[in-house]
Amino acid sequence: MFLGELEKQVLQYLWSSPGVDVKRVHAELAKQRDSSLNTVQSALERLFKKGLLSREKQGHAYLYRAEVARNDLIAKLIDSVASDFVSKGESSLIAAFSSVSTEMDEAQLDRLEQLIEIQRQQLKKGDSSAD
Amino acid sequence: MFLGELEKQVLQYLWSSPGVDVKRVHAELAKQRDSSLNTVQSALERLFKKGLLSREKQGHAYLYRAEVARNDLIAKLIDSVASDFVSKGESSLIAAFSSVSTEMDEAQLDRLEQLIEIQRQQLKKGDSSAD
DNA sequence: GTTAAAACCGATTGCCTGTCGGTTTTCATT
DNA sequence: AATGAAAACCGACAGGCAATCGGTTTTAAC
Repeated sequence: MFLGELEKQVLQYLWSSPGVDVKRVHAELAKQRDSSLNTVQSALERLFKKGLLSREKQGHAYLYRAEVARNDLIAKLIDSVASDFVSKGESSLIAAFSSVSTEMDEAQLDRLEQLIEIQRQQLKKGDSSAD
Repeated sequence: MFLGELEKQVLQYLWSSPGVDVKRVHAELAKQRDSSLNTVQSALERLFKKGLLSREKQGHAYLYRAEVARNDLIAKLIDSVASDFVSKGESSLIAAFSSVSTEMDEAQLDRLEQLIEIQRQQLKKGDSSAD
């Protein structure tokens, strides 16, 4: 999977403002880039076709919203670039960590460990209560 | 940055066998794909131009080797694909972890925590010894 | 039904990978 | 130095995809 620059900006905006029409997106993006309304329209449509956006009609226009959460998309993207270099059975995230860890500071390591702890709790809960 | 299929295969092979010539690479890749020698040559050259390979002449031919470690490349790729979605100071990996954590089992969590520990040691070392 | 708004279609450009054939360069050997 | 083989290099082309936007069709509000 690969996303172009415009597509990324569109997604970024939709995460912050779900349920907006092309005009709004275009107006907002005007701060960052100089694309015609039609160009933005095309990007929206491409993303919609890719399944990354949903839309519903209201009056004349469609209201778009991101169908995928930011973190999920990041995870997907990481997987798509890392998986080719990761042998089966290995988690691409873990491989990725080996790669990126050197750029992480203590605060980030703390944060990650915290998340791991939360996940451990989840696992425990699942162990005892689930069927 | 984006790498094509052939380029990935070439890199993969060069990590396992550094310092080989086009002929060798071509012969090896013949197991996976059916490209002409020239095609492989082009891929090598493109990767070289991208700075991902180095080469030195020996006799007629160049011997190629990967200039970037696997993990470093993964890190780069992750960066290129996720950076736009991640604000400064945030780690794309941590964002991704939020999404993937639910699929990780205890062994993987252990492994990850272990890697975190290693990284903490690295940070400490850097703290005290660096200028 | 008219009309304005928005969606949709199609064409074009630019970039990149993969694909090779053919030419030039290089180098070892005589 | 001449020559011939080996390899590098050049140039061209196909295919895919994002970005671009003009122009036409559809839609819905009044």
